[in-house]
Amino acid sequence: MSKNRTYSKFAQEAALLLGKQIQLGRKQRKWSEKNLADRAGISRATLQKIEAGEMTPAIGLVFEAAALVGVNLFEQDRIPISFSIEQTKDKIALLPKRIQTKTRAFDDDF
Amino acid sequence: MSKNRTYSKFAQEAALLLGKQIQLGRKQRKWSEKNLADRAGISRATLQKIEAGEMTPAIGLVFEAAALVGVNLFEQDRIPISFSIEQTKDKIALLPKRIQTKTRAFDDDF
DNA sequence: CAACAATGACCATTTTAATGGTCATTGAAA
DNA sequence: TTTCAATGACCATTAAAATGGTCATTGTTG
Repeated sequence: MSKNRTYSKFAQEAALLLGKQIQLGRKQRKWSEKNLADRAGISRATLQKIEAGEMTPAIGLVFEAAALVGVNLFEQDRIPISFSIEQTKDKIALLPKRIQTKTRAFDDDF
Repeated sequence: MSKNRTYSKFAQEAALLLGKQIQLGRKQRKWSEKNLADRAGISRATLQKIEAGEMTPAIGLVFEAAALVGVNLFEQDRIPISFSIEQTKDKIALLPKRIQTKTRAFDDDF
C-alpha cells in the first residue's frame, strides 16, 4: 500500500526548479548524466529523478548534485552559509525551548 | 553494508540551514514538532531529522515542511517560481540536447 | 512546586528509495 | 549517412528511509 502523499504546489515547484537548475548547470559544463552521477556517487536513475524534480530523492543527494554543478542554493553570494546558520540558531535561542499548547487556545497569529 | 557517503561542505551546510530555518519558522508559529509533523503528514522522527539537517530525508518531505512554516526557498519574493522554471527550461533548450564526450578530449572550461 | 506536554533519543518493522542492470531511441560528430 | 554515446524508460533486487511506537528528561504553565 502506497502512502499516496500530497504536496503543496510550492514544494513541488521548488523541487522542479531545483532539478531544472541542476540540469542546466550540468549541460553548461558539458557533463553527461553518467558523468555527473559518477561525480555525485549516485546512479543515473537517481539523477534522472532529481532533474525531473521528483519528491522522493534524498535531500543530500539533490544538494550534492546541485553543489557539483554550481547551483547556489539560498541565492546568497554575499554571506557565507555558515553565518546564516548561526544567525538562525540565534533567533531560535530567543524563543522558548518548548511550545506549550495546553490552555493556550489559539495564538497562531504571530 | 552502508554506503558511507560523503557530502560536500556546501551541501551539508545548505541542508542544515534549511533545517534550522524550518525549526525557526515552526517555533515562531508556536507549533510543536508533533503539530508540524501532522500537518506535513510525516512522523515526528522524520521531522526531527529534517530540522537536524540530516541528508537522508526525501526532498519532498523537507520542502513540504518548509512550505508549511513559510520558509521561502530560492529567496525569491519577486518572481513566481513557475516563471523561473520556464526561464530555466528555456535556457536548457538553447543548449545541445545531448552531450557528446567522444573525441572531444577536454572542454570542461566553459 | 506539581503536572504534563514537548523534546530527545532509541528501536523493530514496514515501506520506499537507490541501485545497477537492460533495451530502444535519438542526436551529434566523423 | 553512419556510428555510437546520451538519453528515456523500465524492472528486480538490495539498501535505507519512514513509521509508530516507547521511555526518560525537561521546560512551561497553572
